[in-house]
Amino acid sequence: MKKTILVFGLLILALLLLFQFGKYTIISGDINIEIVISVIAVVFFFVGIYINKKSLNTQTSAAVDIDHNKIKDLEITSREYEVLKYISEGLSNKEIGERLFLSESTIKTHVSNLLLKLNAKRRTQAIQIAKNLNII
Amino acid sequence: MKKTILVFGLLILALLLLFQFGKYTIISGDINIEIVISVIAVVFFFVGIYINKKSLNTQTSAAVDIDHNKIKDLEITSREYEVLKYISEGLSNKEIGERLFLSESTIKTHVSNLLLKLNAKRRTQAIQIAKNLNII
DNA sequence: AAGGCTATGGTACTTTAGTATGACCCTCAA
DNA sequence: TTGAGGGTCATACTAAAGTACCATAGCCTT
Repeated sequence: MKKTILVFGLLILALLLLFQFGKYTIISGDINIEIVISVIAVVFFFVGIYINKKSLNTQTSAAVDIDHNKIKDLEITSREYEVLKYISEGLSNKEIGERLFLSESTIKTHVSNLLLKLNAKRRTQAIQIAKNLNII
Repeated sequence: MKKTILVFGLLILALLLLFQFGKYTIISGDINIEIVISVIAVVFFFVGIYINKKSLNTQTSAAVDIDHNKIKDLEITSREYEVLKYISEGLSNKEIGERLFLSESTIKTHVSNLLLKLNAKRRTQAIQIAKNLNII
């Protein structure tokens, strides 16, 4: 945010300088008008590119955000969702249990429920389905 | 491609018109120089945004393209790669075998080799690693 | 307070996945 | 032609994954 304000401040400054420079050179007749206009055009062309790139970057980085409504629709509980995340990271049931301080049995129960809710036969298929639904 | 040429043609035309317009108005003294410069600045600002958006769009749509060099580096063969794709779609070894008209044993061999080459312990982990490497 | 839901786990079982090893065939380059 | 690499397949095994069923406990809600 602070950066944006700084950039805009500098921009306005540059614009004012250009005005003054434009007036001066034209009145004194040192440089012809085409060059001044060209410089301004090029500068603002790149300013446009820069501004646009910044706004698009922040947009694309958070582009595929999670569809929380879909998670609720599927009646996936928070515990199950945690397990789903770990599955998509390639962990085994035992490893997930260790990370959540739960027994492997409990993870198996959660996984079984997840597969039912996601209508998947295997955990690999669950990953694929979950990604298509934008819930992971 | 044709569109790009058209756009650039129109741009050059617009630029020339601006030059003429700029010279005329300044000589005749109808409009002051600030307004001319402002118009040019604004126009090229938006031209910059437009051009940038176009180039970024074509880039982001094909953004995550497959890193074929990485596949070669890892010495993943074409058959193994086919299997990898099916794994990421959530198929079982038996199902992959059916799709490729191979026995389950062969798929198991390919999967084992894949896990070694991708340095994964499980097929789910292989999916995760492969996605991070941009090879699927 | 009773019933429903979630979370937790255990046992017992079946099914997949994965490893190890060996074998055969084919192709292509040295 | 010989050897390396890729592809195919089998057997035998261990390890995960997944299913089914049951049980307990802690919640909210009615």
